[in-house]
Amino acid sequence: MNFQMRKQLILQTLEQKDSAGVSELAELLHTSAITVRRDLALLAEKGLLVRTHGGAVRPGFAKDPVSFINKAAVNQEQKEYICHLAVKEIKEGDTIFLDCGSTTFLMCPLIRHLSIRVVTNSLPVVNALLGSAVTVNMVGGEIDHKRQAAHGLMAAEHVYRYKADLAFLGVDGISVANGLSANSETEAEMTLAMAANARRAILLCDSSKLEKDKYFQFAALSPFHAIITDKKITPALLAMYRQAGVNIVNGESSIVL
Amino acid sequence: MNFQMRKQLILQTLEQKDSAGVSELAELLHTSAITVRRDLALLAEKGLLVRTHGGAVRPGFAKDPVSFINKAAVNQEQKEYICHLAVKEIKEGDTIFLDCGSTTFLMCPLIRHLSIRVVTNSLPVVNALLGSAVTVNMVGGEIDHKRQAAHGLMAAEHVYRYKADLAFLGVDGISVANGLSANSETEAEMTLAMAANARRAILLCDSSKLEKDKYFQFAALSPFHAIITDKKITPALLAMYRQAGVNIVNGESSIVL
DNA sequence: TCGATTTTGATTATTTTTGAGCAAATAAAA
DNA sequence: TTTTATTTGCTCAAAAATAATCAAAATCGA
Repeated sequence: MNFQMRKQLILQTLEQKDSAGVSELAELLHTSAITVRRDLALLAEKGLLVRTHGGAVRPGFAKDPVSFINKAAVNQEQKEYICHLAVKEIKEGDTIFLDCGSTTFLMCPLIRHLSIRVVTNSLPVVNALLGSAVTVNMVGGEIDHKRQAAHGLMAAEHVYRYKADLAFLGVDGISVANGLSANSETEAEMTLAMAANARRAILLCDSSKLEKDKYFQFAALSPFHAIITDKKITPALLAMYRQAGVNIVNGESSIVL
Repeated sequence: MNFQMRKQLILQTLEQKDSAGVSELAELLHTSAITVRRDLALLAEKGLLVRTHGGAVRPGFAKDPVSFINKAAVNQEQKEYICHLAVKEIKEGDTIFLDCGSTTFLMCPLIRHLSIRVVTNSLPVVNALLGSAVTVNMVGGEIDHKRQAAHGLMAAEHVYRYKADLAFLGVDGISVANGLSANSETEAEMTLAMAANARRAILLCDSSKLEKDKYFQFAALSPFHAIITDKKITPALLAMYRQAGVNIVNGESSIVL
C-alpha cells in the first residue's frame, strides 16, 4: 500500500462520508496512525481536505463543523425523514431555492445525483453539492459567520433575479395564530425573498418547532404552499392546522402536495 | 522475455489493478527487481504510468480530483513572497477585491487579523477568511466547480455594485506586447469587473508567467496600477517593463507603489 | 567464431518511508 | 474556569526502496 493508493482511498472515503477519523483510516488502510496523519497533512496542504482534530473533513465542511453539524444532529432522525419527503417533490430539470437551515443542509446528499439547479445562500449547502450533478448558484452578499450564509440587501436582490420551481425553507418557529417566526431578521428576509420568487414555497419544520413562537414574527402561513413535518406530530395538532386551512404533510396522511 | 513483452504485461497489469509493486511485477515477469525498476522508469518517462515508491500506478490514478489548490503548490515560495509584498499595501478599514487565483488564496492567512472588508468570488478564500477579523462578502453567481468560484453575468453585476480601495488580481499570463491573457473568458470578465471598480488594481504574477501569452487576451496593461512579482525576474525583463511605463515591483527595487 | 554493444543482475551506499516513544498542544468534561 | 483525556508534532531508529557502479550474460553483425 503506497501513498497514491492511500490518497485515493482517503479522498474516496471523504467523498462518501464527508469526514473520517485518523484511527478509522489507519484501520482501513492497514497502516499506523502516524502515517495517516502524515498523509492527511500532505493532502491538506494541497487543499484536497481539511484537517480536524482526530481526522479530516471534505473541504468546505471545515469552517465550524462542530456547531453546524451539532445543530444538524438535533432531531436528526426527524429532519432526515422530512428531507426524504421533500425530495420527492423535486423533478429533474427543476430550479430550487434552498435556504440556510440545518434541515435543508440534510437534503444535499439526497439530491446530488439530480440534474437540477440549486440557488442557495448557504455555504455548507454549496460545499455539499459541489462536484455533483447539480448546478449550484450561490447567492452573493455579506457572509454571516455564525450561520455560514449570505444575508443582507445584496443577497435579497440576488434572489429576486431568479425564479424557481420550488423553495425549501427552514423556519425556527411556526404557529397557527402568529404564522412564521425566526431568531433573526436577516434570516426572515431571505425566507421571504425565496418564497416570493418560487412557484411553490414549502416549509420544512420538524414537529418540535410547531406552535413555538420565536422573537421575530415575519409572515403569515397563507403564502406558503405546504408544511412538511415528521411523524411525531400529534393528531390533534395535525387536525388543528388542517382546520386552519394549512396543507401540512407528515408522510402518513394521504394528502399529497 | 524482452522489453516489449514486459512493457505489455506491466501496462496490462496496471490497467487491471490500478497499481502494482516492483517485487510483484518481478515475479510476474520472471525477472529481477532492478530490471522492473528500469522498465518502470522508462514507461514513466513516456507518461504511460506514474512511479511510486515500491511500484507504479496508472496515470490519472495519481491525479488530483480538483486542480485548483494544486496550483497553489506550484511556485509556492514565489507566490508567498508576492503575497507578502501585496499585503503591505492594505490599510485597516480598506475594502478590497480578491479574485479566485491561487496567489490571492495564499494572501488569506496574512490578512485574517486585519479589520477590512473583502469582496471575493472565490470559495476557498471565503472559507479561509471566515471567523476572522475580516468582513467577508461573497460574490454571487453560478459556481464553477473546477475553479471553486462564482462567475457569469450575475457575478459581474454583483461586483459593479461595490467600490473597493484595492483589487488584487491573479493573471495567467502577462506580456508587454499583448497585455493580459487568461485561460478562460469567464475569469477575464471577473478580473475586468474588479479592476474597473477599484481605486487601485494590482496584478499578482509570479515571474514564470511574465512574457507568456495564454489563449484569451483581454486587456492592456495600462489600466492597472502595478504588477507585483518575485525576485526571480531577470533585470532585463524588469527594465523592459519599466521602459514600457509599467509599474512593476519585486521587493528589491526602490520603487514603491 | 570473434569482438563490440546492449541488456541484465548483484552488491553497496544513499534516500525515502514508516513506526514508536514522548513532550506539547488541543479539545472535551467537570 | 480547571482538570482530564486525546491528539498531535517531533526526533530517532528500523525497514524498505532506490540509484550507482561494476561484472556477467545475451545479442548481433561480420
